[in-house]
Amino acid sequence: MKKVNRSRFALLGLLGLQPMTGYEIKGWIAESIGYFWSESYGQIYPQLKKLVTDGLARVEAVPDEARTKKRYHITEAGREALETWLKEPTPPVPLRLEFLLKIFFGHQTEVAHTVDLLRHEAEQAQELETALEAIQARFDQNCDPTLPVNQMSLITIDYGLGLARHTRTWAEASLKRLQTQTPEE
Amino acid sequence: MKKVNRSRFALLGLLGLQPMTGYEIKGWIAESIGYFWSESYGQIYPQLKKLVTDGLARVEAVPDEARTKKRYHITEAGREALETWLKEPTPPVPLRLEFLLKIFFGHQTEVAHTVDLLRHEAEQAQELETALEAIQARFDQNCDPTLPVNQMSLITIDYGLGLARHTRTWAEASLKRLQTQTPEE
DNA sequence: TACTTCATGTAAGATGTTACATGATTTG
DNA sequence: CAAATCATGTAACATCTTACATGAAGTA
Repeated sequence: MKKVNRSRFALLGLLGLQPMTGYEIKGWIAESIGYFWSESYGQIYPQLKKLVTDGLARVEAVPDEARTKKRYHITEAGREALETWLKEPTPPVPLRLEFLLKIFFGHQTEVAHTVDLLRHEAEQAQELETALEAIQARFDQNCDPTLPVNQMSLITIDYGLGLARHTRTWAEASLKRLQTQTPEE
Repeated sequence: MKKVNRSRFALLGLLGLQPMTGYEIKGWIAESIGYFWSESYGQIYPQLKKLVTDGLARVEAVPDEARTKKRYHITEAGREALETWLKEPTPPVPLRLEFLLKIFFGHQTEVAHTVDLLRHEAEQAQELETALEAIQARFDQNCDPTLPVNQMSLITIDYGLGLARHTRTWAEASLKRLQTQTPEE
């Protein structure tokens, strides 16, 4: 079972949407899929080079007053590699949810700490929820939901939104559960 | 912002429950928190050694017919380190959900592939759901839910179960959404 | 006899982040 | 004038998995 580089395909998929520079890729990720995917420059720039040497992308030099930007384009071979990856069933990714670990071990310290933890999780989830609701609303107003591009975006937003809501309601319910057992907050 | 080793605290937390050998730790994780945490031997054995040199655990040699097992115990310093970690708010872990990435890029290939992907996710979620329901039922029948240990276990199971249900219902709903747009399966 | 479980470990390599360097331009 | 944004990159480091080695004991 060989290891596949996931950054590689994230970049390839983005280049499949439109040609971009490394810097633009970073911004794009933050704005569109940041709630379920992240990349650092330490991955982006070396991987882009590698995509070029592997023939999956090509560079276009874009003169831009005193500097020259590098815009990357996906190649035909790149599209094929992307398709192959898209067709493969996704291997289950082992999760490592640190906050659950802390809760699981919570009885080894004062309840108050676990309570704080859960409150923190509820707040974070609430923030994400609000942010995703705004994004969803924008999609609903401005975009044709039958277009495949938008359809896929809406589906992934749906996932993120449901996850955030689940996390929030779970944290709130768990707080109550802990507090009925331990009256003083 | 220094990086903290998460394996380290996972091991420490387990040793806080009871003394264990490296091999037992691996099994314990698989049986109790495998649905949200994983460790490989490549992490476990070297980290256990490191815990000992750092004074957070100690080894007990357990003669066991022709072999000698190494059972690790948490130390007082270990308990303190664990407490400190449990008190710290958990830094947000950037997710990297590969299956969402594939769906997000889904419009760059035939819909059939995305449909397959969603079906696959729904199945996997269903399996996890069934497994966690069984575990939850066992807890409900045999354990005192007011004991902090069980309370925390039930809370984490709750999270996993909700996540699995969310993933399944989301995948099913998304399938329908895709299929109304594309009548032929 | 061959496979599985118990049991401990290491080496290689992949994956990934953080911190830094560099320098132009724009905005407050 | 300072800070933020644009833009590209690298080096060091941390983290983690996979594959392998070793060997005993039990089981099919």
